[in-house]
Amino acid sequence: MKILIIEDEPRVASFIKEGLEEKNYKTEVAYDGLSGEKAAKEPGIDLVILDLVIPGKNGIEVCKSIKSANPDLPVLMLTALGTTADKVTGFDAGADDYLVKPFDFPELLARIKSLLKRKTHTTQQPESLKVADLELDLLRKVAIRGGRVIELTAKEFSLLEYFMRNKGRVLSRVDISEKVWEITYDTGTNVVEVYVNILRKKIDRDFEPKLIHTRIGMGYIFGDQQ
Amino acid sequence: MKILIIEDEPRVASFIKEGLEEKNYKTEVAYDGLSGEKAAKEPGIDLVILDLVIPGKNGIEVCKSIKSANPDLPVLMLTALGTTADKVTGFDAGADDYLVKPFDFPELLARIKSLLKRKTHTTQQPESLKVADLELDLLRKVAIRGGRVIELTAKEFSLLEYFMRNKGRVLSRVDISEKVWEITYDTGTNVVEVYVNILRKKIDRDFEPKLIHTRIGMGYIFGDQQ
DNA sequence: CTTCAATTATCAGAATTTTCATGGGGAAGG
DNA sequence: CCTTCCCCATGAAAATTCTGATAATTGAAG
Repeated sequence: MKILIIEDEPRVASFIKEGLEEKNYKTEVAYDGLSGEKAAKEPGIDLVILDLVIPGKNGIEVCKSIKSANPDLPVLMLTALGTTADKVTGFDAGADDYLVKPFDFPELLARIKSLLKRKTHTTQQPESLKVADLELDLLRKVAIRGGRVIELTAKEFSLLEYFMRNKGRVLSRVDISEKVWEITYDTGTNVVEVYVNILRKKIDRDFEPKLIHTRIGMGYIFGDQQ
Repeated sequence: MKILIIEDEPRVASFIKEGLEEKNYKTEVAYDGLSGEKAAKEPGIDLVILDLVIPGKNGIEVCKSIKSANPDLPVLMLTALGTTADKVTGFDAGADDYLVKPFDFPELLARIKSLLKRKTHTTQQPESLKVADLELDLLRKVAIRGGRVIELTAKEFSLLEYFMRNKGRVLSRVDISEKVWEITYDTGTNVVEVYVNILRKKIDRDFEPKLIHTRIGMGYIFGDQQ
């Protein structure tokens, strides 16, 4: 779990940073609004701790920007201003929680845990995806099945990830080519079939149960049932 | 949106209740732990405001019980105890947020909005159609009746979906062939009859009540009555 | 109550569509 | 220059969809 801290006061920033790293969270620090906003849009960030008063760009603005780009990324607002009006403004900007300085570190930690728990519980963005006995390592970009590591090319990985994130529902060729190839599907190509075929050889050929199923006239469905 | 308030102090309870109702939330109040726990398990509750100190059963216990029965139901803890230790305990019990008395109503409202927004954002409605004991899973593209999964081809699915979306009204062959086959009905074909026949074998043959009914000279009507 | 025409149900293949599997050419990157 | 990856093209195989013929049912008239 990686947490981005957007805070201009070095003492506060390092206080949080060290406390979190002691609890085995990865951290990243940004000292102003613009660089923080940019950092928040990088992949791999699981939560943002955002000070309301920072140089460069207002914390409220940064929060709105983060939330419009990625609504599922939890933002915990942090500020010395403790009046109700400020809190309401913070929530309206999309913040998921609000903490007033000075605060005790255990409370910060508890609120972070709550936000992350909710996140993994609802929008599950783990480091790997699992379906039946197949695991897709999102960091190493490889698949693992039956104890064997299966290397994947970029397109193969992308297709398998799309399948696994949408297990249990029929995906049409149009869906697949739009999401994985970002093309408008025209009947003149059969890339989807070719790559499904390649994936089958890699992850289904030597294993049971089969995970990629054809639904003729509809598309494909991924999963261990049926 | 309906909010359950578990709070023993009548003044606080009615203060929250009236404030929320002014904002067009429906409310329900329970004055002790046991009745609150029971009320939280009724369907229709979207959020619980839970006082930590209540008679009958400890707030922490009630919270754990609610969360084990329905992890997606947001719980906002409310208490006069403002120490960090208490907050951590509350979060550990599964509370999604924590507010210390005395509080300003706008802040409570802001926190409630935040929790509800998250809920509606994540809990997506399952896409399926139901008529009598027949269910059509629009994601998996299969029918389910009497606990049995019934596989369908593309045309069969399309026809059944059209029937189910228009249950209780007579559909002529012209309607059906235009919507399902996207052809202008000419009397030289009997595809509709053929496919109705196939569907009947799959979803009606082994079950009661019958759902596909012929209206001679008019077309077909779908539903459990007549 | 029977007969008859119109309508609907059923069935077996034929026709069509859809999918699988494979080889090869071109582009990208070391 | 060589390897890897991506996509197109092709034909075979499989499944679905449709046709056309025949059987069954319905409703009305005799």
